[in-house]
Amino acid sequence: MGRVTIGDVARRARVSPAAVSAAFNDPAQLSKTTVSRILATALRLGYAPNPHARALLSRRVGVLGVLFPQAVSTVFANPFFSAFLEGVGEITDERAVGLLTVSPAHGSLARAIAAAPVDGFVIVGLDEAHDEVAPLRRRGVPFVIVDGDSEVASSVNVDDEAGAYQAARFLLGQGHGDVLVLGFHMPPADLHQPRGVAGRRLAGYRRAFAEANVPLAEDSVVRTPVSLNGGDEALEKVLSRGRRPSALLAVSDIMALGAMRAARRNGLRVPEDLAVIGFDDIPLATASHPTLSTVHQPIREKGRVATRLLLRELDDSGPREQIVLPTELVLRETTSTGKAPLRREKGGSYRGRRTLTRAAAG
Amino acid sequence: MGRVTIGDVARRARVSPAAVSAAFNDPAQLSKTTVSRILATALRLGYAPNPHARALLSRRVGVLGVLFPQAVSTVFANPFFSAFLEGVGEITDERAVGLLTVSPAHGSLARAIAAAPVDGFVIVGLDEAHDEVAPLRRRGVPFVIVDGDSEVASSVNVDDEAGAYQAARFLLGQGHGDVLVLGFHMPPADLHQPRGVAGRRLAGYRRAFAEANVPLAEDSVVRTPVSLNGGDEALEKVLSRGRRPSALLAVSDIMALGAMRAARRNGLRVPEDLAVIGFDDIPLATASHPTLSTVHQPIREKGRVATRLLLRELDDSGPREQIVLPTELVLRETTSTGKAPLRREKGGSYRGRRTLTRAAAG
DNA sequence: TCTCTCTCCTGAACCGTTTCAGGAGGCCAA
DNA sequence: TTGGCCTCCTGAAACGGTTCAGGAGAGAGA
Repeated sequence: MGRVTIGDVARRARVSPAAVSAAFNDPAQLSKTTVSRILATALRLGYAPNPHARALLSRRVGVLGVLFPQAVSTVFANPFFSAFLEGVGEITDERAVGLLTVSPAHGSLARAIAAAPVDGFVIVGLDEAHDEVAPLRRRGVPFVIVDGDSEVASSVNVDDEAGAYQAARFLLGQGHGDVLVLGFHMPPADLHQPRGVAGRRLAGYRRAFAEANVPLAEDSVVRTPVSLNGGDEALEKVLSRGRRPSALLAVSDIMALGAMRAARRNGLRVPEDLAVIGFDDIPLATASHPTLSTVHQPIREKGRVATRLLLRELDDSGPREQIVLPTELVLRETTSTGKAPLRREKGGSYRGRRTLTRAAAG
Repeated sequence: MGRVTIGDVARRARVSPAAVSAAFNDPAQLSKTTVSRILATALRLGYAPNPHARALLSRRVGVLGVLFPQAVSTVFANPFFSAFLEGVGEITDERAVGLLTVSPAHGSLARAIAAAPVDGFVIVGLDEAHDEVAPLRRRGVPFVIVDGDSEVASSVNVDDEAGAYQAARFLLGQGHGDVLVLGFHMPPADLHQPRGVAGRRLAGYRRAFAEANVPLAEDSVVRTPVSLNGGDEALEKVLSRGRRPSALLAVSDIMALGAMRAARRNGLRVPEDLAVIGFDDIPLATASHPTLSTVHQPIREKGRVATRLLLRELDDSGPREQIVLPTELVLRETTSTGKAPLRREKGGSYRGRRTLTRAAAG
């Protein structure tokens, strides 16, 4: 026995399938008694409209896809993404739409994209021009780019360069000579690409070093996965080679926290022996001990803004926007040496959520 | 101009739609030249089969739903769920299926369930008999229960009671007289229900107190949301009333970490002034300082097992199972007073992943 | 009584695929 | 030349809803 369909309900309620459909979607066009008879019958039979059939005709499933270029398991291991999804979730909850995480299926992002039953995508960490993203435009699937470049599509970024610059400048201003930089581990092909989050953050650090006339040696930049263990192992390796940096810049908080674990294990006190500045300001940055100095970016806000832009595009209401949110250096305990007073420095330029930077024709 | 459909490709390649379908799904039944002509045409037009249409007929969409009784934004704020989803993601990645988080839509879980374009559900924190869950069985939608009771469906639980018991017993054995318990905040209706994770953990604590002949006063059990702030505020409030517990049992690590933040702010040293034991053993438990003693449960494994059980059910391969995974008290720095040696105690009984506890007919 | 209007409902087309029986044509053996 | 068997392809019927033009019947007004 198959699932109960609209036809079953119609038969039992002695009406046409069209009437059943109407009872659910536009009860006004039916008499009250008929509607209640139909609904009662539907309830009794346990009928629920088939989402696929409904989507086929209406071209709406009520699901938003969040696209990551990494495996799902990697995504959820990263508190940054959790916080981002938290922001996305605030809006999808509000609008009662579903949230589908889309990741490469057996290595193929294209396949995963094609198979995803969604109305549109929030794309994280890929540029609009990326090979997997471009086909979406041709197919007319709406999307919003987060942490990536875009010309036509709406996008949300933060001012990574400025934030990184502030962080490095602060440490150099404290007189640190040997600063270790923990960068994103990435495929060799992308290593020297200046664009993207990784490139922008490193560029910010480099600008500060250049300005301070401090050389940043190639072996002072260690690339490592974005995880506790990534940061832990990276610092462990450096220490095991006998090097004793006095400060550490990490392109992500979770790396920084991992490195602090390694520091502690090796008898280094933070911040006395090793000053640390992370990036992102994940919720944990205030829960760690010592609390983590970091470059704040509005992660949840980013998720909210991106999702609102996508929904707006789905509704054809409002223009596309390229938005850049601000970053801000937040000094906490991992940089307080007693000498330097706690302070906050504005990093990025806030062009504002409502600021239309470049609008594109639909 | 609408999206490009199978008909467009067929026309341009001078074949029938059926041939295009075959080219994608069963190329063997077509000649090589025809297949390559069709695929080339499809590529040129940017054709991708419509997931809804495909799902309608094949009754498979390639998406698994993970159902939470809480808002999406709440879910992602909780590292426990992140770790669980990490486990789920390992399997869905492997099998190239999508992952849809399903949460109450405008307060109605039933509506969210009905609208979700998925092949089956992993249901977290709800019993099989729950009003929103029961209809799924009638509709023939496969599901697996996690952290909830089930008679017929497959389920995955951990031995909460035993883990909680071990934790409380350890603290009482250390001679702590004033132990504060941080429990789950929940709707009043569920408050005294003995079942469910919350009930089982509290029951474990209570058993240890009873055994040690130490009374557990009603105002020693504070119910608070599962979050850093929840734990922080709960302890803050207790301290502000002038009470100075010497030990703290939290039903979740994230609460425990929040409480430690409050303790530090109030000048209490952990573990010297306040011993702390959490629950779950989230990844952060080893990254906090001091590192968190806690009741370990295999969170990722739980996600993996549940997902495998669901996929197995979708494939009609293998029986249903009710699985209980073990818990284990893990002592780290938040309980080490110097007097007590570090040690590990087995908590739950491991009935094993492959152990068939109760099998139910399909 | 006839016509008009309004309410309530139905029939049929359609959304974009997949599936499957079967047709067209070529080739080979008898 | 006929029959049979392949290979390669097509036509049409699903899948389970929604939509929309229009029909039936009741009531009102002339």
